[in-house]
Amino acid sequence: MPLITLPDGSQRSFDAPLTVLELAQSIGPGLAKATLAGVVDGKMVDASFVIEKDASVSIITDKSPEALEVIRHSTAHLLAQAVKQLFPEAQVTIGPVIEDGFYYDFAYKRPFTPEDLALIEERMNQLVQQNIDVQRRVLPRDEAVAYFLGLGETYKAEIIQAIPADEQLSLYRQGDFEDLCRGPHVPSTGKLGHFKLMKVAGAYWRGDSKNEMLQRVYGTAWANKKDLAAYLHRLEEAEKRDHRKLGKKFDLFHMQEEAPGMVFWHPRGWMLYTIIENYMREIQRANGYKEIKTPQIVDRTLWEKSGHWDKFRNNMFTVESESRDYAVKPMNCPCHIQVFNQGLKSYRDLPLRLAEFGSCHRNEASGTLQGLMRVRGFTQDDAHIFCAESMIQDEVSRFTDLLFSVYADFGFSDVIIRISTRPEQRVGSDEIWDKAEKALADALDAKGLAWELLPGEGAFYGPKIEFSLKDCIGRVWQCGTIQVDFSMPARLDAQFVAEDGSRQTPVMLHRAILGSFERFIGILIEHYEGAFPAWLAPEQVVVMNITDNQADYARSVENSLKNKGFRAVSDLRNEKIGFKIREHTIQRTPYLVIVGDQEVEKGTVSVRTRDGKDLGSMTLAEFSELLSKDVAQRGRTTH
RNA sequence: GCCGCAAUAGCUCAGUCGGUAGAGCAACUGAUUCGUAAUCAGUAGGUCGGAGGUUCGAUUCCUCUUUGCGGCACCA
Repeated sequence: MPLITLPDGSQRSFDAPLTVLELAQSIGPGLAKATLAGVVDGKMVDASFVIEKDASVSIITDKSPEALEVIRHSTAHLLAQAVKQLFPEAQVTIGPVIEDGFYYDFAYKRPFTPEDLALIEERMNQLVQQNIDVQRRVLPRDEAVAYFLGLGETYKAEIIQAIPADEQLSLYRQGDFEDLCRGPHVPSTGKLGHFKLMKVAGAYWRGDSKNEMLQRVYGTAWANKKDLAAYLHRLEEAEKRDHRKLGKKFDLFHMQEEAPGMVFWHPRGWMLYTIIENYMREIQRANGYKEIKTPQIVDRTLWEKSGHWDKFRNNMFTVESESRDYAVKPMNCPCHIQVFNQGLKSYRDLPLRLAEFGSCHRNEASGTLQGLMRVRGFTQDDAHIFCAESMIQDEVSRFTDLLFSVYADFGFSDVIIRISTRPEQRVGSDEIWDKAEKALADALDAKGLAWELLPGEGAFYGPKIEFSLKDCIGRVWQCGTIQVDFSMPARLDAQFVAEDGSRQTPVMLHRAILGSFERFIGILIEHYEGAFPAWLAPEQVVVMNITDNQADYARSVENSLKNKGFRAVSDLRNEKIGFKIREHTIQRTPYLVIVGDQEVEKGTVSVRTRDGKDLGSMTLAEFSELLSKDVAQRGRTTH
C-alpha cells in the first residue's frame, strides 16, 4: 500500500492506490481545489494519475514552478478546441509550449484573420466558463493513427506514424475535442483563463520551406491575472526601447525604400558609430592586431576558389564590367588571405592578426530585414588570426579576455558562451577536429568560464565559440564569435615556412567581438533606451543660458569644453529654462549645464543630469574633472 | 523567398460606408528675457507609398508593385 513522501519530508500511508488529486484532498480541500497536476518520483503527471506504490510526490498548483508549462500546454489544447469548433475543416498539427506562452499550427484553407483571432479567444473563454473535464486515455500507436485518420486529421496521423510502432500513446479529451499529447494537463478547462492570443503567422509544416504553409496562432498564458498583466506590460516596455523608434527620436539614422536593408547614418548616429569604431581600433591595436583595408568588389574567380560562389551565389550582389563578373564582398576572409599571401611568411610571423572594419554586403532575403538588426550592408569588427595549430588555445584565451573587457566597457556583464562542434558534413580529419574542439574547450575551462555545448552546430570548416550577451531587460543577443577554419587557408594557398623548413598551411581563426556595428548599435540603443553613457553620447553636455544676457558666457563655456575634447553644444534659444531642460532631458543628453547671472558673476556653472539630479554649482574645472571621470569609466557602472 | 497585416503633413496619429483631408507636437513669424521637465498668438505645410483598373468622381473599392511590421524558412 503506498507510502507517500511529501516535499516537506512528511510521510503519509494509504490503504489503497489513490490519485494525485485524492492525495491533495487528504491534505486539504484548498490544496485539492488548486491542484493542476503532480510530480511523482520526479515525473510530471496528471492530477488523475493513480499512485500505486511508494513514491515521493509533490502537488503542482499555480504557485509551482512547473505550473506554467502545464497551463500553457493546456491552453494550447483549449485554443485547438476552440478552432475546431469554429472552423471544423481546420486540421490540428502541433501545439508546443514556448517561452512566455505557446502556439498551435493549423492547416486551413485560408489564413486566419485578426477578427478570427478575436472570435477564437472569445470561444476559449466560453470553454473555460464551461469548466470541461480533461480526460486521458491510452491507445496503441496503430489504433491512434487509425483514430485520427478517421477524424480526417491527416497531419496528426502523420506525426504519430513517426513514433515507434510498439509505443502506447496518450490522448487527452475535453468535451468534443481530443488530441494526442504526452501531458500532463490541467484536470479541467476551468483551471485556465489567464491567456491572450497574440498574433497569427504563417509557418511551414515541419519547419521546411518546401512544405505547405500552416496557420500558426501564438498565445501567452499565465497562472494568474497579475502575471499576465505584468507580461503584457513587459512587452510594452520592450516596444519603447525599439531602436527603430529611438533611432528616429534621437535622430541617429534612417532607412528608406531606395536602399532596403542599408543605413543612412545621421550626424549623431555616425558620431556614436565612429566612437565605437575608434575604440575598437585602439583596443585591437593594443592587443596585437594589425589593421588593414581590402577591396569592396572582387572578381568572381576568387569567390569561386573560396567556395562562396557555389554556396552563397544567391546572396551576393554582383557587378558586371568589361565582360568580367565581380561580387561585392560578403565577407573579408578571402581578401585577408590575399594579404597574408603577399611575401613568404615564416613561423616567426605567427600568430598574424589582421583586422579590418570591412564593409560587407549580403543580399539577405527580403523578409528577413529588420531595422539595424538584420541589414544588407554592414561592417564588422572583423579579424583573422593566422596561426599554427598549437597556438589555437592561447589565441582563444587572449581573445576571450579581450572580449570580456570590451563587453564590460559597453555595460554588459552577463555573457553566455556556447561551443559548436563538428557537423555531419565537414572538412578536415577527425583528429584535427578533436584537437580544435579540445583547444576551444580547454581555453574556456582554464579560465573557469561556464559554457554550453551545441553538438553538430559548428561550421563545415571548423568548430566555433559563440558569445551572447544579455541586455538589461534579459534579452539575449549573439554577438561575439571565434571560429577555427581548417579549410580556407588551404583553398586559397596560404602557407608559411615552419622551423624545419617545410611549407605548412596555417590555421585561420575568424573572430569578431561586436559582430556587425549596425546590429551592435541597435542593441546598444535598446539596452540603454537611448540614454547612452557619457563616453558614447553623441552630445555629452548642453550649455543653456537663462536669458540673452548670459549668451557670451554660455558660448565660452561650450568652447572651453570643446577644447578639452568634450562633445558640447549650447542652446541659446529665447525659451524658458524649463522648456530647454525638458527638451534636452528627453533627448537624454547626459549633462545639462545652466548658466544665469549668478554663474556669470561667480564664474561657475550649474550642473544637472538627465535623470533630474541637481549636482549644484561648480567651477568649469570641477565640472570637466567630473565629466572626464565619467567618460573614463565607460559603461562599466550604470548611472 | 513564403504567409498575414500596414503605408495619410517633418513626427505621432485621426478620418472619409466613394464627393480630392484634420489634430497635437515640430517648423516658420511675432510678442515675451523668464532660475531647473512644455509662455502666448499667428502662419505655412499633404499627388493620402507607386502604377493601372472600376466609376460622373478613388485617399477610400479592385489588381499589380515597392517598402515596412509580425512570424516562418535562411543567416558564410
